[in-house]
Amino acid sequence: MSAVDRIQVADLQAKKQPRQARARATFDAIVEAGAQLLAAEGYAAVTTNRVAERAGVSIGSLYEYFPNKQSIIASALARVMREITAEVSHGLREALSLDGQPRAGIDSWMRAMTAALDRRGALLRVALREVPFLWDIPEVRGLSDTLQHIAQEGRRKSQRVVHFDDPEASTYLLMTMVWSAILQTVLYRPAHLSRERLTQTLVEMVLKLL
Amino acid sequence: MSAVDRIQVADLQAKKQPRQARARATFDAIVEAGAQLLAAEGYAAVTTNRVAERAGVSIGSLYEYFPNKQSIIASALARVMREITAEVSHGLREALSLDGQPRAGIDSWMRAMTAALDRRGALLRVALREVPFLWDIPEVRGLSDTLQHIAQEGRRKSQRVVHFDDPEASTYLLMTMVWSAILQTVLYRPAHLSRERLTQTLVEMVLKLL
DNA sequence: CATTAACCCGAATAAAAGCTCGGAAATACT
DNA sequence: AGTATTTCCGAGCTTTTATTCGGGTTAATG
Repeated sequence: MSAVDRIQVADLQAKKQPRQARARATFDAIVEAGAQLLAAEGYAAVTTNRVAERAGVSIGSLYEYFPNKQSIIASALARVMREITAEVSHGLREALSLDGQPRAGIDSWMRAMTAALDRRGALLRVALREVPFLWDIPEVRGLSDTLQHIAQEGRRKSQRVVHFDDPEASTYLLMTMVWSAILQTVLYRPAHLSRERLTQTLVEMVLKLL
Repeated sequence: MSAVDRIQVADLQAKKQPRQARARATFDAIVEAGAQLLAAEGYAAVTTNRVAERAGVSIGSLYEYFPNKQSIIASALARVMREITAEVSHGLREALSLDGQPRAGIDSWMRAMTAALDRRGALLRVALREVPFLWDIPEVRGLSDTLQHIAQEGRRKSQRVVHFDDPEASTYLLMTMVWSAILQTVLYRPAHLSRERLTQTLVEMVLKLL
């Protein structure tokens, strides 16, 4: 680990873009290997040599494209965050298309979020628990911001949403609570309660707050 | 870091109990130094030599009481969790004593939780984001379980709490959501919204769900 | 075909950090 | 006081791991 404490955002970016097709493959293989190792064995298990090995690439090639170990992990996580952002946004659009039926809309969106997170459970668990520079990755901050923007925009557009003293604060809290609850249940699997039950109940609760 | 991946719970416990008073002081100084370093500089900054140095103790003495680095951090975090558990439980008892007034009770308890977490914000931030074996620490699991027990017990005792299809699931979710929301706002400090506003709004939302 | 540029390789380097061990010093016990 | 036990010490061993670098290989270019 060492004195890798204060990390600059610049250090988290890839060093060089591949120009040829085979280089592109090398680059992708490295990112993919990093993601797999991280998800399967945790942050401490991600060493540059193991990443290179699993990617079927030499350690030298790895450093051709990435300035350091962190940038590999950051690239992998950035990719995942872009995917999740896309899926969640798409899920919202689909939910909004069910305009007349609030219950169906909420239900649809909750399930989209749950699915997006669940599909990447192992990786997210490690990322959230162990990666020290997680919140220095622009795409990670971006996802949080996106969620809040979506929520606040939804509030402004729809008159019927959230009638509390402070609309902005309550919208912030509602989004935070829903997102956290989903994350929590996806990552920590409560023993006695089925996920389906939890999803249904969550929908009920959200409806009651709107 | 090395191959410290699969950690046994036994490895997280102190090796030996101090018998003399000066030894007790040494032990405590080590735990305290670990906590301070962790909170101030993050997990990667906690090296055994630095802990010993900050504790004013030699590295040899450190290994007299702790079998490895993780056990120092685990001891520090276990202590904090016990403190938080105590404060939150105490806060609940105080809230319950305000029996007739649900709003005052909820408000009081929310504030107790917020205060308990806020006071240890820096340490908790690092613990939750960076400590790989956090959830292997019995006291950490204990806090989660305690919260759920408190919530479920409260539901059973009080008839007026949570009327949804599935009482157990909704109670689980409510507790999870509230705790997450407080943790989130304490750790991530949303820019535009004051903490006071958020607390008030959270109380309103909880009341609406009960 | 010649030349340049991009890409790939992996042994070796160097630094960091966890932990050991032999023995000295302080404290308790009788 | 004399002995046993507990505590403390810190230089150094060992292992791990990120990163470099000199040189070879493949692909683009003219």
